[in-house]
Amino acid sequence: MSEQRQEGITVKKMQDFSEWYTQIVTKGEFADYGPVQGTIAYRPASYAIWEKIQNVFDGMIKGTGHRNAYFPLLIPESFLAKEKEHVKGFAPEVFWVTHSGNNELGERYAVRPTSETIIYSFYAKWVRSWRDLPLLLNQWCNVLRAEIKSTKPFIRGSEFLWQEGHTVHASKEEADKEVMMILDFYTELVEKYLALPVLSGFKSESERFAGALYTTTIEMMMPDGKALQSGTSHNLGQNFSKAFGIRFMDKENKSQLAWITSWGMSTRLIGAVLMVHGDDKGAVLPPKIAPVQAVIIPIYKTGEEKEVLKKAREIKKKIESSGVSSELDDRDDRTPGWKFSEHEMKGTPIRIEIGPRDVKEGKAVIVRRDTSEKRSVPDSDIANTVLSLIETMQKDMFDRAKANMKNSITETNDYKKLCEAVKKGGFVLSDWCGDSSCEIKIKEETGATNRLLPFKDMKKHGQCVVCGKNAKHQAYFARAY
RNA sequence: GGGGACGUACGCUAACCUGGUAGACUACCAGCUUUGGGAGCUGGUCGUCCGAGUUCAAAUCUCGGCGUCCCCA
Repeated sequence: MSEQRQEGITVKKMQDFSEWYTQIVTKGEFADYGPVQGTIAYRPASYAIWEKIQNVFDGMIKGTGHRNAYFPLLIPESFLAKEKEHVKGFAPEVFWVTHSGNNELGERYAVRPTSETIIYSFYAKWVRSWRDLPLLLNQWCNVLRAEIKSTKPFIRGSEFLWQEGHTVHASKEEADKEVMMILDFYTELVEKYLALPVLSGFKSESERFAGALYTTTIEMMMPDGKALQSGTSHNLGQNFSKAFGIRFMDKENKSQLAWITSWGMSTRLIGAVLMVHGDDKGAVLPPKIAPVQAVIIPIYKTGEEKEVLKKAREIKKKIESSGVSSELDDRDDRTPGWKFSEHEMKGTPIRIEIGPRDVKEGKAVIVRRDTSEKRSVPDSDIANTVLSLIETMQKDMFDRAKANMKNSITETNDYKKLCEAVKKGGFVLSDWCGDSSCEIKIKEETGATNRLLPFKDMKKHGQCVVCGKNAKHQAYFARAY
């Protein structure tokens, strides 16, 4: 281990959230700023979380017949331009490759901001018959989007890591099912593993994916009152099939345009975990996705190290055999207090302290990161205690986050109250007529956008919060990242 | 889209106004010592974003460039 020494977190989460987040990210060694604006190094502490997320999600999609693949990074400009809405939506944030070596290219290449166009150019070749369907592929990759304003590590950057699934189906109904199934996977991943509660629903017309028939989304609430879009699943209809010529012969020997879905979630989720669960001492990682669930810190004076380390190794073996990932922090150039602080910044869920006292008494001190609750446990109970703490912490973290999200929601059909609530931060749940002019007015006057139209719509609507006409939907408004 | 702050060692910062030996803390390296909440002592290594101008002399003044961060919409 060769971590640099760092100072602790010097600001309080609720006093200067932005500075707090920067310190959490850099001092917890999750990321470091790159030389180009909006780029970061994903350091091992954050990349390991990403690998956990990948494992969980891969399990879900592979279990339902999807396979992973990889497509080219560079997209010819002419490909990107084939679907009109799509290119209009993405063109402003594309990085262009204009040279190969010293020679200017005849046609410039886009560095993928998303891969619909390049992938569907292949699909046009691969899909011929109804027997080729459904085609269910996913790729894990990086994408680049030119972000000039307000970048934040993990939350918004010029380059990020994500997965993008692209599936082809014979009918709209099948595509609809796929879209909803994936959104359910996202919800399960985020709520069960990351302990982050979400709202789910449809995007309004103005917020949906460029080129999609409709977009579904999961959204969450950050502690500074801003919403965070955390995963989207789109039914692209036949728009891209038309543009790229993805057709198949059906069972009646008729040529049909295919139905396509795409869906993605990104390393943004790491940012959400840090923001929502972190506290004044540093990050707090949900046990289910923490790369190291328990850290063992030996405490000894010169001459005592042998028996203390022996016991520490035994305990490490014991809890690992019950399925807990652990680390023995046996560096002898750091004091115990220093190690406590460091692991608190990094968010390790459970700390086990073992000193001469514990050796003598046949016990160990176990501390949970989220509440700082400390208990002295007999050796025979250590493994069980750690296991049950993992479950309890995971549940408690979700429950706390869920309560916070619920508290952040203001329900009103009064425009003035909507404005006040937006200013304060959080979601505002209102009835909405469905006209984009009312969305625009809210955005211009408050900065809030329409985050989603909830699946669990009440169906009995009152008057639109803006224009007073009969409402067609419920909608959650909020300022967003 | 609008506004603000800034660029000196890994990091944070002083010297800048009033041009003249780049200094502190932290980190890093070596040794001694210490260890139940970021310990101490001694010694050591590393720095003025880029370009032009003014000047005997530029971290400092002028101009240009590049880049970063924050806030608001």
